[in-house]
Amino acid sequence: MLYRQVKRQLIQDIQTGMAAPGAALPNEKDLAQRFQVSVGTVRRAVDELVAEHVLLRQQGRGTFVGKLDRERFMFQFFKIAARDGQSEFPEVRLHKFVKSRATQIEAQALGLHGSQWVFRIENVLHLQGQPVIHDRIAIAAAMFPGLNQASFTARTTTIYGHYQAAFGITIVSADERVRAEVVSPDSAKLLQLDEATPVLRIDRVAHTFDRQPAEFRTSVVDTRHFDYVSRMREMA
Amino acid sequence: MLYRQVKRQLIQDIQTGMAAPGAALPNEKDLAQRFQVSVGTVRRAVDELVAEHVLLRQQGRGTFVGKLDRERFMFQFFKIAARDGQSEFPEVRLHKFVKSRATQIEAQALGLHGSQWVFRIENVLHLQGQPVIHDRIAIAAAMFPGLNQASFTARTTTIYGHYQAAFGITIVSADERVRAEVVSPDSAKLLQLDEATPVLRIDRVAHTFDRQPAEFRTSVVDTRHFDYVSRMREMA
DNA sequence: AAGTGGTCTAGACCACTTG
DNA sequence: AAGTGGTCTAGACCACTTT
Repeated sequence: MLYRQVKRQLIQDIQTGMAAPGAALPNEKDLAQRFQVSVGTVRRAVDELVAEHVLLRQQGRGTFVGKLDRERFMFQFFKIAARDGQSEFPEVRLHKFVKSRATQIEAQALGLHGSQWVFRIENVLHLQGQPVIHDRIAIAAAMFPGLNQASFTARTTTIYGHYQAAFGITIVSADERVRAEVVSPDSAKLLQLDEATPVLRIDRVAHTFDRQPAEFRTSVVDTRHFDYVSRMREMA
Repeated sequence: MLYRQVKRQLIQDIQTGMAAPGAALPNEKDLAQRFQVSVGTVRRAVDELVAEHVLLRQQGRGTFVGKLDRERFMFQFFKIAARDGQSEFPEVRLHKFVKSRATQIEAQALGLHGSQWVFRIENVLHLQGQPVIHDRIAIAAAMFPGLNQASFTARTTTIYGHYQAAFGITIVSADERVRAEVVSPDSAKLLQLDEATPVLRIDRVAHTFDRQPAEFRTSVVDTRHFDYVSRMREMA
């Protein structure tokens, strides 16, 4: 399991900022020498990180640390698509930004002990000019020190890209639970829906490396014109 | 891309029945000799098929053709779990079995030209003793020659296991589109729901090798006590 | 031309299962 | 003890990108 140790090391390089998002890694021969293993072993470690979209290889150019930009967010974490299959980057409008105590549900989802402080952020996402998704995000304040509404709003990338660029937290996976509900009054207002409309509700826990929970998000989706799409391939 | 050709060959062995579900493959050295490649190349081909759950490796024992039994169906294709996370194999009750002309939607989903014959099967799935899921399945009659209600009902495995054992069709992946709807009258009756209840509707196209569509299924789920769970990991 | 990743080979040695 | 898959090595050669 030598390659596992190499993988660990590479992850650590990313977490400590030694390898920044977008930057190139040393070439495989150099990495092999640094870790005192063969190139094949380095390749195996990198193979897995590429499969997880943490690293990105380009033949002839090099290997790069993956950035959580729009492209990657869209195909890895954004699963809402128009009925005809068209997928479009949503326009995000901030609706609320507060710091408060975690509810029991949030604390459990985020793996917090007791009632820690959390940032609670609400967004309305527009697709094709219409409000379609109402997001409620909760993240542990201790994990994102110094986050505030101004810097959050001023970000030039995705929310996950901001976690990564500003706090060194890379989201690599997420678990979701989906169900149908009658829309709540506040979501109905934001999504301009009638009271009794059925909506999709998605509870997502997003993780950084080692399955550590980093964000808890509940999304309410108006699925009159959009679907939640899921591809079942390998399911590792 | 030598290993791709090896992979193709192995898939063909499964499709032609030369390698039957549950049976052992020749060992890697023999396969390498048969294909005139190195063991490493065989391993790479097998690696991918193992990741796709088509093959199953057991150290010290051998490599086996994957069977679509309950265990595999549950963790790869059955995504409905109780609110508390418990996952349970559903009790399946046949509700309807007919042969008729494909609708336009079915024909498109199954990649049929014109209005071919399809088997249309409806099931009600029970969890914890309660009816929770109403499935409507459509499969091309030409792809499942000789299928009839008696043999379908008499199967001793999962539906996908039956496709595999009786017709040599292995389901390897599926695409799903999920949305919230008001329950239809017929589903409401089968699931014992009130008229205006919101339910989850899942449209699934299941594929065999090479992304060839083999089954189109619409599931209506009562999500008062159960969720649709999705894990976002690698997303190849 | 030089440097990068991509594929394939050949073989050593280890871990596990079976008889 | 024999046979299987699992890991690691060392190196050849190819495909692609950059200078």
